[in-house]
Formats: sequence, structure tokens, C-alpha cells
Amino acid sequence: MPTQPEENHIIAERKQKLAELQEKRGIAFPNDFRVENKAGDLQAAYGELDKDAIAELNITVAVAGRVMRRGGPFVGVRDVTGSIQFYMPKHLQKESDDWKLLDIGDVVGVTGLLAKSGKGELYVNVEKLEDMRILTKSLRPLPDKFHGLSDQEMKYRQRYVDLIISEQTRKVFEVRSKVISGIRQYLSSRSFMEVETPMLQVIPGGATARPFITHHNAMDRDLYLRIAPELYLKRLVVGGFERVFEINRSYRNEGVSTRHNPEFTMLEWYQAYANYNDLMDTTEDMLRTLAMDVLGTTEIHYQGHDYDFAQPFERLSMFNSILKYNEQWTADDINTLESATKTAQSIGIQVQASWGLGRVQTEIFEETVEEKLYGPVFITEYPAEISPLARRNDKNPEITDRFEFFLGGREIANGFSELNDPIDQAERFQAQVAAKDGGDDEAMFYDADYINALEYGLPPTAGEGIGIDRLVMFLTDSPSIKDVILFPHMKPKQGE
RNA sequence: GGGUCGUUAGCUCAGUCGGUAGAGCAGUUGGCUUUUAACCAAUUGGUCGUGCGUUCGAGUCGCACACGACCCA
Repeated sequence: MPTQPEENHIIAERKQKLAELQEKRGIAFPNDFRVENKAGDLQAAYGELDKDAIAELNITVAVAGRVMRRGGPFVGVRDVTGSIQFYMPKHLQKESDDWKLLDIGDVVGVTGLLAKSGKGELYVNVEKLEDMRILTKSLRPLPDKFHGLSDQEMKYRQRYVDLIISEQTRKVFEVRSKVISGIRQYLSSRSFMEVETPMLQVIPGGATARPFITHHNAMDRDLYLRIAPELYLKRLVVGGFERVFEINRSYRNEGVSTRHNPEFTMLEWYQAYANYNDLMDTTEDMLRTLAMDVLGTTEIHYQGHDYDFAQPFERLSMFNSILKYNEQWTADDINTLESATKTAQSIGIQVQASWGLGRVQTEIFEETVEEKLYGPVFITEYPAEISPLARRNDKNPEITDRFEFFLGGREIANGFSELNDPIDQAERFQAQVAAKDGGDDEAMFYDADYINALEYGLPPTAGEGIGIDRLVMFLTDSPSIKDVILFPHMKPKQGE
């Protein structure tokens, strides 16, 4: 496994340089430099002017950043907004300790006159010895300036190095930040209130998933990390906050893959006096708005396929989607428990005796349809059997007013009209408990306080969750969830 | 959990049939001084992921393990 050693000759040399800085300047890590200008602002304001025009302006600037490139007397410096170079005249090179001890990777503060080189690049012309200072000596060499970091493992484990080196990586996380602030803005402007609900829960609810267990020492009892905020958010709607949302982490004790990280970020929002059709409309509008605001276009390229959010999103029932993507079957093959079981078994699904028609259809759907759903598409009419928190459809109580939203063959969102009948909800919890007792460790717990809340009366409400990580993957053309999480889960290395 | 591939200098990578460990970048020294992956000359730098085995001899062959990537469940 590739790892940087504690020490090598380059690190030893740089430590020696740091000691010299300490000796010659007294202070090795100064913190008195005042940044007056950002590189990106200077490029935007003066980058287009010609050499003489800039000289006439006679502007003194003070910039700071990390040294990324050295070319003789010219040194490229990057700050959070962009890059600019400084020029160190020959006579100062001979006198300046900071210059002699300078390495790529050091953080410098530079003051001088703004100028433009013969090649048309802006630079800061250093004129006095004290105007080029090493602010932070970097002891570790940066990766190859041309090839960068190609080792995926090091990119994930040492993200700080990846961020220093890779413009592409910085861009991904800038998009992520804009997506999240864009969602906040979108919902806030529509009178949704942002709230925070417990991550440490006595009864983990709101999803079918295995939770992480942790321990509270003072109470001497186990607690669960939440698998979803759903049941708490609906308690708030009971309390009268008619529109609430939360963007935060949930935790699921599952395997790690290109689509799963044990901790992931979800948006959930709940709206009283709305139903699942309203949610689909909102989802469509929100994603369209986000794409425009964050990427500046509704046309998105993801892993070899093109998508256009300007077009209406497809809506298709689960039942019809199975037929659409499996032309060899007719409705009769999947519309009774007997025929659907036969169909499921024909494609290798091990049908359990306890499964009803809805569960069997869902398994067929997941096996044969999901990965083909490039979308954007809403799959609707999820069976009640696998939707223990969703409202039953008025015409067909076997299905619910629920949908899942797919992009690029992946589930991105899940929304439904909320089940607000406390008696039905209690029965469905009991069915989940029975499944749990039967060995399904993803089944839900019985949450008596949630039933209590429903008994006070949950207004007719619709709620939805969107996986932010997967959405950001899509918007940044990232193949792995690890690419959109700053510090993704990695196995500890031996000895850690 | 299974399969395939990968792990060699700080970084990016070569390494033939099993026979003294290589390059570019970075570093060091000197030169050059309006460069644009700066250039010129010289030069330093290695637990070949870890362990065991086969062999006179292993970066190379075998087995096990660790971590990662991809695919499958």
C-alpha cells in the first residue's frame, strides 16, 4: 500500500530550511501578514488591461497563497479565488533568505506593484527584501505538478493533498456546497423552516435499514444513530410547523460501495396540505432550478449519457415499468401472487413464503428495472407491503401514494403522501415487528410515541427525501460516492 | 462474501527469460534571469505493500495476508 514515510531526504531538507528561517527571522510561523487582494479579483479587474495601462495605474497589492509553480524569477501563487505570480528581481534573490529557502508548497505573502509580463501574465513585482515572506513552510513535497495524484486511495485518505493539487476535486466540492445552499434557498423562499432533529435515537425509525449502535455511558444504555429523520419531522408537522426540512447526516450499517457510504447526507422535507403529486412537481422544479443556478444549464452529462432537465420528467407506475423493461412478460405474469412468484423464480429470485404480491413485484422491479432507469423518471404506485409509512391509495389499498425518483439508474429520491391514520400505522408497525422477529434485521421498530403523535392528528401531509450525495454525483459526473464526500469512509490502515 | 486488476524513489511510471534497481518531475549544487510543465550541466534519493515458501539467486515464480480500484452477489 502506498504511504508517505515519516521522513525522507526531502522532508529532512525542508525541516533544515525551517530551522534556518527560525534562526534568521526569529519567528518561523508569522501571523501578521495582511491580505489586501485576492488573485481572482486582480485577474478579473486587471487581467484584460495591457502592460502600459497597468503600469500607469501604479497599484500596490498584497496577496498570499500557496506556491504552486516556480519558473526562474517568476513564482506562481494560488489562493482560494485563483492564481497570480510574483517576480523576484535578481538582486533580491541574492539577499533574501525567504527566497533561498522557498519551496513549492510553501505559503507566502507578497507585496508589490501590480504589473504584466511580456507574455501577458499579471504579476506582483517585489521591490523590497521584506515584501516576499514565507508565512508557512511546507515540510512535505507535493505530488508531481503535471500528473497530480493518480492514486485513488491517497486522494480519499489525504483529501487535503488532493484539494491542493486538483482543480477538478475543488470544483466538485464547490458544486456540492452550492447544491446544498441552493436547496436551502429554494425551500426557505417557499416558507419551509429548517430544523434539526435527533441523531442519537432510542428507537431508530423512518426507513428500513440496519442502524449503528452506540452507547451512552451516564445512562448506561445503548442508543442508535439515526437511519432517517422522518418520524421526528412529522412530529413537528403535528406540532404545527406545517413546512419543515432538514439537511443532515443519516447512518446506515450497510456495506460500502460506489453508491453507499455508511454516513450520507439527506434532504427531507414535509409539507402539510400537499400530496405526492405536489412533491413530484416540486422535485422537478427544484432540480431544474438547481441545475440552472449551480451549473448554469439544464443539460447534464453523466457517465456517458445525456440528460435534459428542461424536459418534463417521466412518470410511470412500478407495475408498468416492469412490463416496459421486460417485453417478454405480460400483465398476467406479474398480477397475482402465484404468477409473479413464478416469474420471480424464473429470474433467480428466492421468494420467501412470507412475501405478498407487492414484495414480489418490488423484487422483480429491483432486479430487472432499476438499473435501466436513466430517467429522470418517477416510479409511482409502490406496494403498501413495502411502504410502512406511506398513505394507501384511495382506489387501491394495496398500493400507496408513493414514488421513487431515478437518475442514471440510481434511486435519488423517495416521497409519498404520509400515512396519518394512527390505527393503520400501528398495525403496520406491528407487521414490521413481526418481520423483525422473523429474522429481517432491516425491519422497523414499533415507535409508540410516534403513534401517540399521530393520535393528536397529523394534517394531510406529503414528505420526501433526496440523497444529496447521489444528486451531487450526478451533477458533477462522479462515478463514486467517495468522489463527492470530502472524507469518505475508508478501512483503517494496519496499526491505526 | 466471490472474481479480476493494482501496490517499485516524495509524485507519475518503466523494469524483457529469475541474474548488481531505471526514467521524467521534485530535491541538492552551479549556471541562466520576464518564465508559462522555464531552461542548461552535474548530482542525491529504494524495507520493490507485508509475511512465508521455491531457488545457488526473487521486483519478477508460488501461497497467505493488508489496503485500494472495478465487476458480481
